[in-house]
Amino acid sequence: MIQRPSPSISTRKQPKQARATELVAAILAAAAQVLAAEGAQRFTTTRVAERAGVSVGSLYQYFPNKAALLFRLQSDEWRQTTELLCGILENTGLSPLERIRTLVHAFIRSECEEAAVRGALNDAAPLYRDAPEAQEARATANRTVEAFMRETLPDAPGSGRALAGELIIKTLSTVGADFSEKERTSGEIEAYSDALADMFCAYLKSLGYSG
Amino acid sequence: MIQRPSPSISTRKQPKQARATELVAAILAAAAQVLAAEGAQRFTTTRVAERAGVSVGSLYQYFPNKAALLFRLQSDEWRQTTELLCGILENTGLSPLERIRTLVHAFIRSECEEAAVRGALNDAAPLYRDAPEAQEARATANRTVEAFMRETLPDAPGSGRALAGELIIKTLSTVGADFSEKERTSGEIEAYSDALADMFCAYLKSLGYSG
DNA sequence: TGGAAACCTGAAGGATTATTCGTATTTTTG
DNA sequence: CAAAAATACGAATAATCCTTCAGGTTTCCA
Repeated sequence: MIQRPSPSISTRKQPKQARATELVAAILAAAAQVLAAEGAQRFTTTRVAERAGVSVGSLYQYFPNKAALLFRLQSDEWRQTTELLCGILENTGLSPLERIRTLVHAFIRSECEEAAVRGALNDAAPLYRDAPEAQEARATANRTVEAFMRETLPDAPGSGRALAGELIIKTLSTVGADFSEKERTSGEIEAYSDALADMFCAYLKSLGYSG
Repeated sequence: MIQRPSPSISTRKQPKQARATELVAAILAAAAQVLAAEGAQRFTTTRVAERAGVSVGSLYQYFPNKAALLFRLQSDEWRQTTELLCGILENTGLSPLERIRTLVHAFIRSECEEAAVRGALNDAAPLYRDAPEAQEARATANRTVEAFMRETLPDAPGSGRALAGELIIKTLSTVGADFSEKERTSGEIEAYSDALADMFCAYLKSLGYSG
């Protein structure tokens, strides 16, 4: 405990930390597969462990319960999506309306990838939605939106601007989730994204934004 | 079997048919209560029967299984909503855009009533969504929308018009469902409905409708 | 190398639930 | 009124699932 020797390269099978993260990754991958293949209804810890090639007990060493596993999956998706959208919003080379259009297309495309996992995750939402972290995630998302709207509609009064931003982002996420529930061709995706972007842009213009 | 005696008024407790419909009504009411009070997760046939004051066995005499009970609840709500919206759409005293605005307000208000039941019903959707009747219900709804859009945007090409109609109706229903998940003040409801209607009207105008 | 710590295992416990079916009760019929 | 038919009852069935834990295995460190 007192002396910490220089960390020599272990000749044994696996270094400790690496194995742990590897296992977590395997479990998460298996969880996504089970979700996609069997649906939220048949998503069980046993099935996930089986698919990951570990025992249920091991699963419970890394996740306190089933809900935590599901929330982790959802959380990772949220992070991924947030990064995607923030990257677009921060691209000052495009006008705000152009950015919105780009953002809509990127988001819808993203929703349609792994649609099965996302849909099942949605079905399972009741199991993790009351977790304390969920509200923080929402708050973060809202702050991002409000910041963007402040830039897009600098003259609108705060309340109207916030409402418009909330409405647009809610529309995008809920309609996107619904749209991706069926399998879609890339043509359908483009057409739908364009229509959504048209609607948002028309709305923003009607609110006084002229760009 | 051959001779059917004149149906004299039974002096016994209840006429046969009336009792059946009464029981079904009691079960449906109890189901809604359980859904609202306990959530989709704890919605069980036993609890519903208990609350309705009948035995589980009786419940299974009127509904083949749990999913059928849930679908019946959802189906009744759909019918109710459809009637509400059709009544508004057919009111030729208002211009199409005014009708849309009225419709949005009515729909959001309606969604916010019994929000607990609707939310739980949504959570339980995986259990009944694959029922054969669900697709027919959707098809009917789409036909109504397409008819209205044909009137609102007589000049737009068919595909664009259909897409716009689909988008508006999907937005209304998904965003409305999300909005009603929290408890709302009537002020919030009005503001949100107005914003939604503004967005739809701006979109329709940008598509060439000038009303 | 040897013992301790960390990790893995998977059978079993403890709960919950949808649905059935033999019996009891009520209603109808003759 | 009595037998038959319909209905109601609810304990038992069969299935599923989350989670734990006693014991075996691997890794670590001196």
